[in-house]
Amino acid sequence: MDSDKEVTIYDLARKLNISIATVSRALKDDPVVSKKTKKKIADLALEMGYRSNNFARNLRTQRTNTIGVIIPRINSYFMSAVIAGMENVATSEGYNLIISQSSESVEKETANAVTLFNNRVDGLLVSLAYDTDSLTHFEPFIKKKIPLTFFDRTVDQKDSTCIQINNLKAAYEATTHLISQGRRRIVHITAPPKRNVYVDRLQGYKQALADQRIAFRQDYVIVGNLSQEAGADAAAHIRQMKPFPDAVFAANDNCAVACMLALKQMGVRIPEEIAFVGFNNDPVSTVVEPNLTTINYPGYEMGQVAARNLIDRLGGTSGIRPTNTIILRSELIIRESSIGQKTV
Amino acid sequence: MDSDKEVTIYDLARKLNISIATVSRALKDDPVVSKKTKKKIADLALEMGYRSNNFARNLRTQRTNTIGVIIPRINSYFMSAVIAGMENVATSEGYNLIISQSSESVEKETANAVTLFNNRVDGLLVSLAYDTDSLTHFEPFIKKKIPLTFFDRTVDQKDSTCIQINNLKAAYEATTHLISQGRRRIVHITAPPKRNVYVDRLQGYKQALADQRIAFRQDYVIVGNLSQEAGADAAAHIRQMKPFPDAVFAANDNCAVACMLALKQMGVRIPEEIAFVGFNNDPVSTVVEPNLTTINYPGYEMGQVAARNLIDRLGGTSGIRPTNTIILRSELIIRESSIGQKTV
DNA sequence: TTGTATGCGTTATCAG
DNA sequence: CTGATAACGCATACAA
Repeated sequence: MDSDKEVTIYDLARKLNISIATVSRALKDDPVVSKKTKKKIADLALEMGYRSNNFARNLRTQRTNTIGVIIPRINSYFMSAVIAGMENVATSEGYNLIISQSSESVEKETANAVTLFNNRVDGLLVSLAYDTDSLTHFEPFIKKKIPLTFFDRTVDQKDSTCIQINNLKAAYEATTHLISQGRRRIVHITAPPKRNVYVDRLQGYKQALADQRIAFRQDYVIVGNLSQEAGADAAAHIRQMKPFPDAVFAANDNCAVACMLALKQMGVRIPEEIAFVGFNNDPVSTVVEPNLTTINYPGYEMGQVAARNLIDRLGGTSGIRPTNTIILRSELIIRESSIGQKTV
Repeated sequence: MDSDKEVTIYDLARKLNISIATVSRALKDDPVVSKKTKKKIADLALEMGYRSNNFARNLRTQRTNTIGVIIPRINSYFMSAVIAGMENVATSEGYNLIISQSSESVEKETANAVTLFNNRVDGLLVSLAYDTDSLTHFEPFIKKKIPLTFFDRTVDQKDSTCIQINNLKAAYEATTHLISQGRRRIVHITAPPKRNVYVDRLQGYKQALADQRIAFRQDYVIVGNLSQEAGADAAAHIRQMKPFPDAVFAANDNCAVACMLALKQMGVRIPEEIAFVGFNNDPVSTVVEPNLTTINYPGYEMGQVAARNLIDRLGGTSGIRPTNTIILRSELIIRESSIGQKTV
């Protein structure tokens, strides 16, 4: 017996003396086929080790059951949680995920888009690269009505859904919290305001200041790439500022932690001299001392919601109109890094 | 102009009054086609926005240019680095990755294997779930000669490659380092010895003790699931041990850090009273105070090597015989958590 | 409820 | 160097 040969519906049909059409329908659980023949076919399929050929089916149906994902980079705690969430629902719905990294470069993002387009993904989930400003590389998808969903780093775009948190509100809460602790000279560490997440956080920061009648100062905004190095650089910069700031609100935990460590190194006491709030609730926030106050950012859930929404749109089941935005809940988690009045 | 219709080789052929065979060959850059016609075809393809149909090609060639990946979970720093490395080489070689998580369960691992098998992946990259002991779910791949590569959590298996580090040596170095700092009562926190990584680390730990004529004590081996909770539990346990241990070698940084934090909470001084060495060089190891001595574990590189090796085998280019094992370099990184003699 | 026939877009085998 | 043609395995319109 040649177990190396794939068994096809032809084999099943021949063996049962029926047509391949019936076999095909039975395998799809088409209600038009009688229960009896269905059972016969299912049994034989199992026995002969039949597995359906996705290419043939895809070629026929023009669908792939595959979802493309483009993200800046996968190796951050947040992103890997997002991917885990997507994988979770995609797998359970019979979809596969093809994941590609833009490495924060528009060029790579464009190349990835082309690849995924050529792979005929049924839908696309995107978190934009840092400096992407044109969206022309997604136009082929839009033209072909391939559903496109942005998550986290989103952009307003007709015909596409956005999954995100309310960054403005989160930043507003973070800043207001610092003010409530008596802090007035609050520095904001962030990335250049090219992406919604940074624009909105800056906006929330500004609004909180304004609502408490604290003047916004442009020199209190430290712009970098939010890396650990950027955090250390920010620390060096902060050290020289006069008067010395009494709080920092960073747009990302990693950067906040690096900044904290560098300042501690210089002998600055946290939170006594300067309080800290980060963003993301990364695991490091509970390891650094003092533990970092931060915004809890539901990565896993965001991945699940993004995948679920896209799949619903693919099935045409979605009640949500394509152009909508889904806002996930986020919350301020207060830890020691920001508690208590200034003591210096 | 109906831009919604896909353009096929038929369209190109008709327009140029040549056969689809020639078009197909030209597109594949077959040397048998003349340079001139090749150029003509390439130009027209570009102009008409032709893109090749992978299903049709796959159906014909019985290949998918897709690699399946099964991992315990994606959302750890190490694993996401591995995936990033794989994505890097896979994309650059024209392969796609389908990633699935076993969530440390054999059942899900089996289900994932079935799915990937049905998706006709060209090859499979696997890091085994925690309690997998039978490999029957991979037999369909082996039977069909679909290359199978294990990485990190590997298993000896005829016809499949393993990519890993020398866990025994790394653990030996870690333990020897602790001993060189004057530590004698060294606790080892690990997972049940079902997977090579834990077996080998335990072995290295034992061997280092033996070589320094320190008696191995079974009650110094704390077994758990290496989670943060397990780390805290271990701390509670350690606290009660008499005499109090003077060092901990944990099989994973996350767990080590949680244990350190819990002990510090109890007022135990590190490294004065008890020294720590972890495993993985996770980012938290440079955030915890004191910074954690650890084994640098090349995740990104491991992903690259695994993908490269698999792709080479797919192309039949590999000089490496299928049954071989590739050992990546790892190294002990000494930080403050393990330096200095005991002072209590 | 079942069967027949066709096409999905390629690649590969021949024959020129 | 090029062309005609036959698969690849499945889904479906149409017929029975």
